[in-house]
Amino acid sequence: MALDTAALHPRAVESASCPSLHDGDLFAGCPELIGSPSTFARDEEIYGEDEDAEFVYKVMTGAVRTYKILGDGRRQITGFHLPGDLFGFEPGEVRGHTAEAICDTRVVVFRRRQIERVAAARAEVAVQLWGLATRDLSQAQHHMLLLGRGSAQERVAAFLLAVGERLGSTGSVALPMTRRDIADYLGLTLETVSRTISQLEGAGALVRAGARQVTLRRGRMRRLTEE
Amino acid sequence: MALDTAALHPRAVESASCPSLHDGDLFAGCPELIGSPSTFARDEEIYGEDEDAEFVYKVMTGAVRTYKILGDGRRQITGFHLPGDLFGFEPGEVRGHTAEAICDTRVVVFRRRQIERVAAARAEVAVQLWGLATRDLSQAQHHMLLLGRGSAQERVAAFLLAVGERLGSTGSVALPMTRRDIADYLGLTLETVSRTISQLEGAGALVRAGARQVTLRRGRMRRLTEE
DNA sequence: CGACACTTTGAATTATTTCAAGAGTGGTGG
DNA sequence: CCACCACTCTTGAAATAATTCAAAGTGTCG
Repeated sequence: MALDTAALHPRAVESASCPSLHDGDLFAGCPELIGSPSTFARDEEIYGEDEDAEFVYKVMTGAVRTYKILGDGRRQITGFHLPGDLFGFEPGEVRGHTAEAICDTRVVVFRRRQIERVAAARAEVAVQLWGLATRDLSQAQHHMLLLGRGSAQERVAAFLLAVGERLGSTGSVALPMTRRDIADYLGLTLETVSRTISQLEGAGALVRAGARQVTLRRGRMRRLTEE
Repeated sequence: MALDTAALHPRAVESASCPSLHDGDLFAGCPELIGSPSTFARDEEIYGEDEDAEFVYKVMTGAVRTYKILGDGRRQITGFHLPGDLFGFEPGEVRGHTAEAICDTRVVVFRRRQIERVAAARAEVAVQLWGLATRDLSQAQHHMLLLGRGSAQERVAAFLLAVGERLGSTGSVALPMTRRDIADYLGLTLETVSRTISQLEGAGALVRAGARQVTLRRGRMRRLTEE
């Protein structure tokens, strides 16, 4: 389900992120769907573009990036996948993305065919998968707004708020990804991300404690994106 | 299902756009799902952000834009919907977008609850809806690549090729949308879109016959996006 | 402790935007 | 049928946000 960067508020109230079931529990009621645990080291590839799309993954611990690459090396990260998220669904038989572990990561692996078989047999499972895809789509559309119309500051602020929402039980967030990863997710350069974080710190919207550890002042941060 | 801007080639061969069933036929085998025809005039609103998401629509003729708006008026069009496309699915009960007819448009309207009821009862319908959402998501991710990493020229070229694919049986394409619509879809300004189209014409990648009528030289156009 | 990878900051460059005029185009009514 | 009006589109010149190139700083791990 990836990151919901719903922090750049479209006009009015944003739809509060789904209160109940997190992707994860989806296969709980399916004893016929058993995933095998697997681990990937930092920067290890989980699957590559153009490979056969045989598996679907659920993140248990760690973090995953999925991205597309252009011929000259430009990279667009289309999603960060954090604990609880499912990733690896494709419309065809072939991977449209590459997936890599951002840090040491534990996942559970499901056979795509198996999921499809269960979905074809049990409507309520298919409906849930539909809902999952629809939510992912909705987030993707929100990210389009950010990429197409957000300033660097809005993009970075929205990103930090979204990660904070997912990873920061307290105010403090440990970012698993590098500046380059963030940049490639937000359609910026790593220098711009770095500069923007410095500005945000200057504006009192966050405090850095080492590059990967930030404490958010959510109120001020939001105010910066809203005007 | 909207536009597939798969023209900015990620590394290798792009997945040839789904050969068989176009969204449309989805409800053909569902006599219990009857849609009512309806028409909308140019620029008429079909639904608005924050409204109750009661209906789903299928475009018969014309074209529709769905978009999000920021407080200060910046607009991001997340999809153009052309004949055959279904639009209006939402993850929650509330609209996250506004939808408007781009030109005089005929649609068929379905009750969302009715679709959900059928999906809950018939797994094969739910699976198809899942597939539809997954394809839309995949396209959205491709559009992210364009928005995050494409130059103005790449964005416009990819857009024109995609529209041409959908609307141009011949080489000639009649664009239903304005330069501003295109700009808001591609994350550019209308001036940049106009200038870029002029450049593309200068490079021999297209010929204009009035602003809304272009003839594509697909080969040259593609070559421009690939380097 | 030193090496390496990542991050920050600075200065110059550039793609795109912004602001500002014109030039087409299409529709309506005299 | 033509003229005019409104709207869209094109083009130009100046401004700007972000990028690129470059160097120094920070932290981490053997």
